[in-house]
Amino acid sequence: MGRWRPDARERLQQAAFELFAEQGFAATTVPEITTRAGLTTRTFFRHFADKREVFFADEVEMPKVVATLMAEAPASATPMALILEGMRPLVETRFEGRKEVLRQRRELLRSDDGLRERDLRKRAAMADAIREGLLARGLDRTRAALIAETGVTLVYVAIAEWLDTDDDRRLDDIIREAFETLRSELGAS
Amino acid sequence: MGRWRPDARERLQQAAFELFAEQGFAATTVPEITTRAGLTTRTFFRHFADKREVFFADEVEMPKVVATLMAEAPASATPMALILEGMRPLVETRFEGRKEVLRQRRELLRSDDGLRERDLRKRAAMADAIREGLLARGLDRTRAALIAETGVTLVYVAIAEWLDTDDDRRLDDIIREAFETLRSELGAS
DNA sequence: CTAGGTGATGACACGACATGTCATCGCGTT
DNA sequence: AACGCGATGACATGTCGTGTCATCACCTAG
Repeated sequence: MGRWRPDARERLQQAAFELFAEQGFAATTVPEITTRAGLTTRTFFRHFADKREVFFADEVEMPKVVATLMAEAPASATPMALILEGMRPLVETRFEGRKEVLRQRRELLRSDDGLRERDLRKRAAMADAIREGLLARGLDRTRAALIAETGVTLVYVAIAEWLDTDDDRRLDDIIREAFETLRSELGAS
Repeated sequence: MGRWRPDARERLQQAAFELFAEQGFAATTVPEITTRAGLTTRTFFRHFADKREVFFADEVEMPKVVATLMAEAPASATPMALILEGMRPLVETRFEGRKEVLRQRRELLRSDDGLRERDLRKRAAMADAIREGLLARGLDRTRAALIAETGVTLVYVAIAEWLDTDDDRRLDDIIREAFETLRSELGAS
């Protein structure tokens, strides 16, 4: 058994998700994960800051991706349009067509307070990345924060709606519907 | 030394904040807190679910307060107005005039990832309470979620702005300014 | 071809967090 | 005075997360 088998991180992630699915997040211990992956506990914590992080391993680069897309995008009509445009590729590649997988993921998320909490942090990280992007475009602090948070809210609320319903509306359309709903609700003039 | 001295929870909270101020959140252990309060470690966890919770002990009932205020309020012009109206007493009693204390609190919050994460959960709990209130008023799921989240965002962004600046604008006014900013920002499309 | 150098992993120890369980005590009720 | 209830103490335990040093594979220089 070769020490040094490659892809330690991926093996850990794989083993973790198998165990989470089999017995839940809380009931799965880190030693269980590392045993299945053929590694040691210490190595797990070299690849993931804590047990929760492995759950979000696939999504770590999402904030950077959005930030890059926003930075490269041409000047949009409005900051909010810029955000929604920057989100579109992510929505397309990571959400659309994966509804069932994402529903399973949400079930796991709902089963554990710690995971829910970490999910909020990931959401905040996304908002931060967007806020930085808006600051770089010259928006003032408060405006940038406001729009970034609102943009992320739109996407998350839309995702919830999308996962809750069984029709085949596209997530992208639901996001835009949410935008229109909020607009009219605020009485934007 | 009487077992049974009253106010165990308050003593724990007091001791905890003293120690957090003296040596930071992470460097403070639960046994340290309980020793100073004249109690045992086990008792700490009977009063607070975990070490982070004691930090937010003063704010646990805030979501319920807002929910009650919203439930008792007469029908407002708009749901968002209802939220901001429901927030006003809280803003008045827990924020206005306490800027320095709240700045200190924010410093502690910034010093620890775990605390920041828990703060996000408290924020989410507030949004949930508001969302329930809106649902009870007959709004549909998505609309209620959208407006509740946006309302909480307005308040939090405004608080940040308020704490960042040294002028003597009232927080309530900053919240309304933020509302107008968002309104115009979404409307301009 | 061999001697380092580098980087990832193993092995071990350890402190803190969090929880289960049962005993103990203060206090009010009857 | 006996009893019950609720809060606390005392003890044990499991998991998490980190510090530290040794070990091994691979690469590169000479």
